Amino acid sequence: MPQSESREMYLKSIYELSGQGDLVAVSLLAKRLGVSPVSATEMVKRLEESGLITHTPYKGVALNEEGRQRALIVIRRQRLWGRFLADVLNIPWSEVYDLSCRLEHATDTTVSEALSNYLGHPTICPHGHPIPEADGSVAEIPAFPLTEISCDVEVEVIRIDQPETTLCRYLEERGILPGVRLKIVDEAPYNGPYSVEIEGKEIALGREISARVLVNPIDT
Amino acid sequence: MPQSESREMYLKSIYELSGQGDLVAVSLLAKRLGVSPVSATEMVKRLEESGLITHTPYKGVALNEEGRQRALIVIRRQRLWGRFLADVLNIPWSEVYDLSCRLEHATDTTVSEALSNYLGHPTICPHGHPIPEADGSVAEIPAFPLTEISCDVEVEVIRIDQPETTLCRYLEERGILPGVRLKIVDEAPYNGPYSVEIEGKEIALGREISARVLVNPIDT
DNA sequence: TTTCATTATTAGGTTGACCTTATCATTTGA
DNA sequence: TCAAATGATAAGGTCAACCTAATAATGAAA
Repeated sequence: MPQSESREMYLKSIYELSGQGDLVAVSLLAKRLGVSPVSATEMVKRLEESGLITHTPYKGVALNEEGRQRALIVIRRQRLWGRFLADVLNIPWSEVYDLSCRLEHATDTTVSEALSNYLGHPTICPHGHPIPEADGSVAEIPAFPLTEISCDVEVEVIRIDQPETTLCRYLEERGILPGVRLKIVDEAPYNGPYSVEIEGKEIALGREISARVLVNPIDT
Repeated sequence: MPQSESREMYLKSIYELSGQGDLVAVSLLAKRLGVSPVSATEMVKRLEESGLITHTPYKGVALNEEGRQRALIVIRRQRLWGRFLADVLNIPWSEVYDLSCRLEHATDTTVSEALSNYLGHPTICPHGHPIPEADGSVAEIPAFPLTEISCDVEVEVIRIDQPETTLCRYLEERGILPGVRLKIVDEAPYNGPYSVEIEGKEIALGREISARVLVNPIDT
């Protein structure tokens, strides 16, 4: 059964939004995909009819096993392309995600497996996300949104959530990439920005952005 | 103006079918794309409204300058991907065309130029077709269908016309690839197959297939 | 020149993926 | 507990790209 590009995007988004298997609100899905809630509901119905997801009204949707496998295949392809674009074609880090998102739908198993092989079977994408294995297993790396970290705790950037170009251009300019170390030194009141110390410099970082920077405290 | 995948396929097909600028019959276009003549006519109308082609009723369609440029961009992308799949990922020669045809529509200039650069700006694709330059120029290599060659003339295979997987699998098995030398040794009557001598072996090759093997006599 | 095959056009239909507007159902929090 | 916010459903519409069936126009060849 070939998935349309649209269906693939829904499956991928549900996976990405569901964290450790929570239900995903249809409205959230709609927002992520930039469609109206009604459209998302329609598609949810279709995907449910195809046996890929389950929809619990007023609660949300969840992938079932088949849907999860399909989502992981799409994600694997995107992240492999991400590595290729970044490492082989030297395309700027901030643009990789959006570009790989287009390629993922035009790729079949022959190509993605040859690509993985060529790249030496990488395990994480340029934005710090694990690349699912061909057999559908994933090693999720635990990490916390920067918003959940206290002042003066030194952390390492693990990954960027939903690393689309606009966000990444901003982060790239400020040197916030996976592997980098930083520390919140001050927290403005009324949901104001954080002051973050990175590579000796101090920068301001808004809450919304900080929530998409996933980090882990450094154990010394 | 972003072209849909479908529009890109029409432009590409018109280019490929028009040889040295002949008009392309809408019915031929429909056959190539596997759609009904009515559907092809509809799309032709739309493309004409967009100012990409001109349609002379009862004669055929032709790309205008803008349409030609767009077609060449698509073809460039496909052939670059073709080289990548064949040379870098080592995907079987016969499968390259169909796979690259999917990737071509998911590629923007950033990626295609980085790819060309990475590949060292190749000038021909794995099936022997020239890769149009980024500026829209093409060096068409003259060649003749094998059907137009007389018996006992030694020729070199230059390229395969419309090298989709089914055809290429057949040719690959028989060693008929660009660069290979062969000779028609016998021609069965009533449009029967040719007997072709290749690498010491003799094989039978039907007319329809032979018409898609483009060759040049070897001048000794 | 007339007939026949090809080509074009018209009408009407389908499907997927969207949309808005409106109404109905449920959950949640004040 | 009850009203407001959120979520679901229904009705009706758009658009691109396809389809079939039927009819009209043209060109090529006998």
